[in-house]
Amino acid sequence: MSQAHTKQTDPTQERLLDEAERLFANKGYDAVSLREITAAAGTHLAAVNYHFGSKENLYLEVFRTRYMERARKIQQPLVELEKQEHFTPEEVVRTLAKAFLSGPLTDEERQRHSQLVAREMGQQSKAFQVLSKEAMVPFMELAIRMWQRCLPQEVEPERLKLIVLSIFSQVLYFSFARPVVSLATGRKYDEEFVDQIVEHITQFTLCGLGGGNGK
Amino acid sequence: MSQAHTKQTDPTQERLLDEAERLFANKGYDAVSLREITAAAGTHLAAVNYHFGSKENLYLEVFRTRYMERARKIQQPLVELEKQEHFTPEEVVRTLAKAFLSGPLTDEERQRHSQLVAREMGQQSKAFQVLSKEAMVPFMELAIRMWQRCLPQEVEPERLKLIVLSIFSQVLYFSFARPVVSLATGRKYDEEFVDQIVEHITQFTLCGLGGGNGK
DNA sequence: TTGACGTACGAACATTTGTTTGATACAAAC
DNA sequence: GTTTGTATCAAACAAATGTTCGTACGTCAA
Repeated sequence: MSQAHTKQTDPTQERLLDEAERLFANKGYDAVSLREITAAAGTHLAAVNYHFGSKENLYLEVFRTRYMERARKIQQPLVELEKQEHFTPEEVVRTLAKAFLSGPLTDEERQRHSQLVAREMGQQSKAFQVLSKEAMVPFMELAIRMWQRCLPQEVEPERLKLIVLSIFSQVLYFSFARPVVSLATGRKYDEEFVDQIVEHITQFTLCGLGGGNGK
Repeated sequence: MSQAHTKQTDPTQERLLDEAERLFANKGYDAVSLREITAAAGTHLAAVNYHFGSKENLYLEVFRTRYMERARKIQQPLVELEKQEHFTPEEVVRTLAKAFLSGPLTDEERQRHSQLVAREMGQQSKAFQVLSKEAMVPFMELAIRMWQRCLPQEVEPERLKLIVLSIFSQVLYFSFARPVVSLATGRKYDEEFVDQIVEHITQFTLCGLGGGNGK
């Protein structure tokens, strides 16, 4: 019979979560078989149902642990910035963009992260609730809170929300749709190009924040 | 033996393409079975392999016909605008955003379209080539061409490409990530909200286009 | 009528899927 | 030493998958 989640770190569980996340992110939930995952994790098929009960539970656990752990890492730079006395809108945007595109994670982790999000947005399984309620919504609220503190003039929350969504859309797109971006620009995703993207998003957003009708 | 694509419109083929597209868009390639598709199309299992040869070929044919047909419809308003003597940057952006978000398609068609794109961007099957080479790249080139014609000052193509990608990211996101957007804003996707989104993207982009560092 | 051909359909195919079972090894507790 | 509980593993399970085969129905030409 399957055991409830031991808060301890079982090495087999860890390996299963690692490989499961990697494969789920790369190929999607339905395209990955438990045999593929367990083979990659160097264990046997029944281990999944022993440790997690089912394939779906393994998928959910990937979000509850691996995904959320990284989501917190991504938020961290912005949380730090909020503790400071003063900060500019430019700092907020750049910190946010950097956190996603060149932040504390490795490049592979970043790709996994955005792939998991993007897949879940189109799929809407139970993991979507974890993702939205525990990661996206709090992050959005944090960003909005910070802008309301540092923006020179008052901005209605309606518009602020749309702006935050526009930023998220860019960050997610430039990180998820790499093939399209590379194809369109002819650029590889090296450090220089990523810095350029961060700078582009920052400038692009700052202007959108500042002005009303800039025709 | 399977027959090559008859250019004629076979009613069974048509129904299969319709239902296949709907289900592929909603659930993803791997999550849909041929039995599900054929049942929805009111025919038998073997029909797919008879008319299209394989499941993968059916999927590709969805992109080659249904998808591309709509992609052309979406591009149409912008193509029309290009024929005119004069147009403003604002018109270009608004036309582009409108084409995707409230354009000539029905709401259901729009959702299918963006879902297919988003799935393919993360999946990268053979359909991605059709999608990028025949739909996205030409569309991007059209947009860039138009901006270079109507922008007051010269803008380097590098930056222009990034700007176009930023627009695409927003358009795709607001159309694909509806659950997130609704959850974040508390708004339903009614006509009023969509108009608001179009207006938001237009203004957001125009400012990003116009200014350098607008701190 | 006969033959040929394109289409439709049911049944079966071999794989692959997630899940379950039963047995084994190992460690700690009594 | 015995017991108890946990982790590991191979084997088998039923269900679902994409694909193939054989056949029947129709239409048009000879």
